[in-house]
Amino acid sequence: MMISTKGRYALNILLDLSQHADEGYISLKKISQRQKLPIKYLEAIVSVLNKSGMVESLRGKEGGYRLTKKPEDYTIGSIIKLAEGSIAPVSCLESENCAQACHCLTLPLWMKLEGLIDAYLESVTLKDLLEQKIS
Amino acid sequence: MMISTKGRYALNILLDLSQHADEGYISLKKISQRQKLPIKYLEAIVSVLNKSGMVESLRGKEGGYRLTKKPEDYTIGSIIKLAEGSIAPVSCLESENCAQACHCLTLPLWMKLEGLIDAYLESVTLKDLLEQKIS
DNA sequence: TAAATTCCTTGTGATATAATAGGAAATGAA
DNA sequence: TTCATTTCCTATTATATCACAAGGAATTTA
Repeated sequence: MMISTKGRYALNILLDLSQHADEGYISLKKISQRQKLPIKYLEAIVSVLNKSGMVESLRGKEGGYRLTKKPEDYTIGSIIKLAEGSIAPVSCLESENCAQACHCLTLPLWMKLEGLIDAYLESVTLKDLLEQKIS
Repeated sequence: MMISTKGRYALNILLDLSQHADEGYISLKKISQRQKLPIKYLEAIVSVLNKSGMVESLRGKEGGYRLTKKPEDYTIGSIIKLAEGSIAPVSCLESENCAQACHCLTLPLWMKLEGLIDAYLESVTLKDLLEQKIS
């Protein structure tokens, strides 16, 4: 599995915030209820989105989160990469460089596969999902 | 990670068998040494390849494994799907059907992504890898 | 002041990954 | 026939990741 609940829930959070963008700050409690996802887990996920500037937060009563950009300015690729850390389909494409990399028959395959996945996910935005504009 | 060592090692085994197809049955010991992979782990992986008919085996001295088809008749997709069980990039695409599937904004995205990955991996064969014909 | 909320650190059970261990059965060569 | 070699089969284990849960501090508005 390349995309776990971290990436999927991050997407759910941002889609929920998009759909309620006119209601000011939205609390995790509301998102948790609407999306039927555990609030304590969402806390950990939204923390990453917040630190990267994808959302902004307000503490205290009437607090919550809201988008910092328009839905069309969030690519699915950027969201997944942030929440998951990477979209590499195989571990040899990540940080630690494989010892046999220079004479590996399969490395070009994995690189092309990752490029394909990246290109597709970068071509789709939150707005496309909201408008159901997938194929 | 969508593709673990199971799929990668399965590919390594079949590539090694392809490169030594003229030497009769090849033992796991030799593959293990050449590819620098743990023999006991390779045993488990080749067992699946054997049961599905991708390779055939001979026990005893001078025994080992060999391909049942020509390298161009093995798609990378078929190998990975067999060794990994699936190439689904998200769990909601596998067996258990998601409860919210019917009104999920992201399902079409995952389906298209899986289709993309599948189409690419099915378009490449062992022969392509051996001849370094990637992009 | 009180309620609601984010923010922060830590723990935890389940599952998957990546093997290892030990031996039974089969096979060809000496 | 015997023996070394190899596949085949059933466990067991160690480590990491996933998917949360617990508890409380800090902040903000009503």
